Amino acid sequence: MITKVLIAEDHESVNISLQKTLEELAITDIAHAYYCDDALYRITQAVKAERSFDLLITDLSFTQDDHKQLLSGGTELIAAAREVQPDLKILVFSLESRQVVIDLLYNKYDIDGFVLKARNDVQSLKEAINEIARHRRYYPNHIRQLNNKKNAYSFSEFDITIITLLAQGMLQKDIPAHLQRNGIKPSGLSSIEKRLNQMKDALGFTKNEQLVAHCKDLGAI
Amino acid sequence: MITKVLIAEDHESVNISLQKTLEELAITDIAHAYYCDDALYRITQAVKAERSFDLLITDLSFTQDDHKQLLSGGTELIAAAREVQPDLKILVFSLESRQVVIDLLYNKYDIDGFVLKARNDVQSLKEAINEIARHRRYYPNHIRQLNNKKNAYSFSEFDITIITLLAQGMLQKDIPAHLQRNGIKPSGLSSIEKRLNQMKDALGFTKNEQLVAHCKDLGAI
DNA sequence: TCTTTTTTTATGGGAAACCGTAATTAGATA
DNA sequence: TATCTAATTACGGTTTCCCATAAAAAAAGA
Repeated sequence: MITKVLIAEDHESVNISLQKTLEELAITDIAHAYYCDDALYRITQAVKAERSFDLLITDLSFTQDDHKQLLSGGTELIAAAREVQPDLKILVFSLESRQVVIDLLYNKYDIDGFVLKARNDVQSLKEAINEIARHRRYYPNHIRQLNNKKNAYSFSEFDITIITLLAQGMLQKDIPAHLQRNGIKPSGLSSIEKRLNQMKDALGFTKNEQLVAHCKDLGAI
Repeated sequence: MITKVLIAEDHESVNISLQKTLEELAITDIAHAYYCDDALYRITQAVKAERSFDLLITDLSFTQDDHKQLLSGGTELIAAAREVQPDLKILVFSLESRQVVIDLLYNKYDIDGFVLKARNDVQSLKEAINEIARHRRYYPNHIRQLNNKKNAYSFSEFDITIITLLAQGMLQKDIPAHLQRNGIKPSGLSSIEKRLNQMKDALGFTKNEQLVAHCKDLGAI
């Protein structure tokens, strides 16, 4: 049963609809946060007071303004919230439509549901919340159809690390040292080369620049 | 005085808040459109019936789905609406934050107001509607401050061509031949290297991968 | 424990990219 | 046309990347 909900969403306009939607589901114990840091603070305080939230509904992207934030966005908020309260249900409500990004949320951050901001989003929200209340995950089918993955190569975290470093300007030959410093293995130069070759092979690419461009398109980096 | 308003917005969640906001301004004659074509149809019908709208509040980007549309988005809707009813007031409510795009709306399409979907958007909406009701334009100052371009390097067409080719996997050494085939000059390998170095220098980069990533972020390629 | 298999790392030769400099070409001017 | 200037191209040395192969280490199996 879901009775106490925290909404983390910077758009006032969306925030209002979320509140209304929850009320239509007879959920009245609602807190709002317009900043990620504030959201985390409320979660922490609620846990301390032993009045923790049942559900967090959060956006992914938050506009930056004068208020400097420790948490840069919804993804970081989710990770931090999971630390504080592992059993917190999390529903992401976002414009993000890229398959990889959404899958990462489910697989790495173990979210309970995702609703795309779109035409029927309010209806989807209600369905999602009802599913989550029954301790079931909500994964809308239409999201699967969004990205008909033709070149579906599934990047590992290691892959993304390498490509990110390249995209940041690190020389290939300097990557092994960096990986060792961060305790990532394998870290040998040959392993990096091998991985890069496998990725390029799978995608029919020949150059690292293509990998960077492709990952940017996917939103993987 | 604004009494009759059409909302063109595909997100149900936003639509609801807009309705609520209008009601708080004592505007109750509200119509909704979830598609651009439908919005234009309603405007046209209202004009014919001599019960035209006072104000159109519209988003810019509309998600495509099965319903094929003639109008591809808010900008086209605005242009078409102006044809049908030149005196219609138009308020754009969008996530678009690029200065050039917003200015184009004011200058070319002569919109009456623009409100960015953001933290205080509901408050801004009310201000905007009040201003427009007094036949004044609403141009929020903070939009001017949005794009403090720090790394504003202005890419030439030649720059973009080179980076695009790299991002497509062409070897640097093969680019001269390609440029010659397409009648682009300069085409010498040294000229390409020089250009790449200038770009990297200006942006503080060291590798081509960074250029590709940066241009992807900008949407330049 | 000892093999077998797999993964990771090391090495060296060749290709591409990088970088400074020199030669060439194109354009402008008198 | 001759001269000057600026832009483009060519060239050579060095670094980095690429790729095949071998060595070493780790994991799995008997």
